[in-house]
Amino acid sequence: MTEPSPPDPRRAALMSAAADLFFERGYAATSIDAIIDRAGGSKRTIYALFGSKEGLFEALVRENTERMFGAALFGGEELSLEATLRDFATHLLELFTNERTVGLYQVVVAEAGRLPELAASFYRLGPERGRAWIAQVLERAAARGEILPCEPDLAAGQFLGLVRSDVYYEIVLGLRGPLSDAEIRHIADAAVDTFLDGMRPRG
Amino acid sequence: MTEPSPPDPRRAALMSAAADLFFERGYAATSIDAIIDRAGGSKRTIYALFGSKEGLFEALVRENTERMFGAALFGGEELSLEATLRDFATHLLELFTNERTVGLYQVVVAEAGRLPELAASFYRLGPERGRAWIAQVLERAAARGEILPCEPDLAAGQFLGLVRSDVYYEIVLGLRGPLSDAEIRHIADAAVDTFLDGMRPRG
DNA sequence: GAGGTACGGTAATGGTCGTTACCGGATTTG
DNA sequence: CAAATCCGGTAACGACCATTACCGTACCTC
Repeated sequence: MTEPSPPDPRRAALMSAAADLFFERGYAATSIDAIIDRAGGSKRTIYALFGSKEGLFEALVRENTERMFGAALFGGEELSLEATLRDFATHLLELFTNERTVGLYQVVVAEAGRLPELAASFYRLGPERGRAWIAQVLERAAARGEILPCEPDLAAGQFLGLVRSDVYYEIVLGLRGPLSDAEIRHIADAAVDTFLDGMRPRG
Repeated sequence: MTEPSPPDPRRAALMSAAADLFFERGYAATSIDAIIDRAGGSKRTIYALFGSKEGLFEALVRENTERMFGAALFGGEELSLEATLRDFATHLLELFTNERTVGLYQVVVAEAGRLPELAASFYRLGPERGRAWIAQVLERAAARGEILPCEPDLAAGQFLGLVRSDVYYEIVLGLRGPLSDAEIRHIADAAVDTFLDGMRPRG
């Protein structure tokens, strides 16, 4: 799909400018002229490299998804279950609440109706990898008896939701800025505690 | 804010057509002409009633948010904690995975950058009411010793995330259609079980 | 050093769309 | 019944914008 193209500075500048604008203002509100004003170069270059505005947008989404989510987040060697979950929750929150990642998600949601395959490939290249990994982690933990038997995929989805909690919902709506490290740690720890032990008093 | 206007069939027809189009195709991709084609009437009526395309959009979002989320979902008299949570989870999933609600959310997210106050009022009039109610329920349960002491707001956010889990994320991206009643029950029950007791074996 | 190619800048084209103006008929009002 | 108001339909206006064409220059090749 992506040829191992030699690094092209014009292409990189376009991508960077396009990311700034598309992620901040959305697809429709971003004009080709605005991208050129920011990146320099000329429109011919965009059409030579990407064919159309939509082509640029799709390339942008795909490459950013891979770059953001590909960063070796998922699948390190396993520590204890609890430590693994804590690690994952922290990294997940860092990633998901990052301004760029939020912008990417917002614009993919906004265009999901018009470009369903793009939304699907975003999910597959991005969030689904984390989900699949956690499902595996949980499945192995269940086999070892460290957690109750469960449907690993359902449980993984629960854990993701628990970590994102309502904070992510607010962030996506633009109601909260990015989280501090302390907030991230607090939410991640609370999520792992609840996921493993629940809120009901033991014993 | 909203005068108790007498029911105006032209206004209602416009609202309904606008909802179909805005929620399905988004703000920019919906033209005034398309709304008129579907609703009948003339553009003059839109500009007389709403002033502009954006005015129509804002009225649409506000009224639909109130209508969808106002439906006495939150705050019924309390059963047992567990039954209350199960009820709430089921209703929340029914509401959030409903096609209309998803469309509303998508378009609010898409325009959140351009219309931040609209996104804020959507959250306040809608999801926040459920969150505040659950926080109260949890606070009382903690006072009774039925659950561990907790920060009620944090715990409420966790519960919401746990119920939405990853399924909602997928639905918002358009990757899944609405859920069947059986799926809703399954996910809601699993969420309550995990929230109360966690995944770790007891004893 | 000559010829050609690549590229940035700018203008032109064609279409869409929000908004406003105009027209004719229907309905209401005195 | 006459006058005025309302409203649907259509056209006009102006702006924006994706896309393409054109032009001049700089660099690269031979």
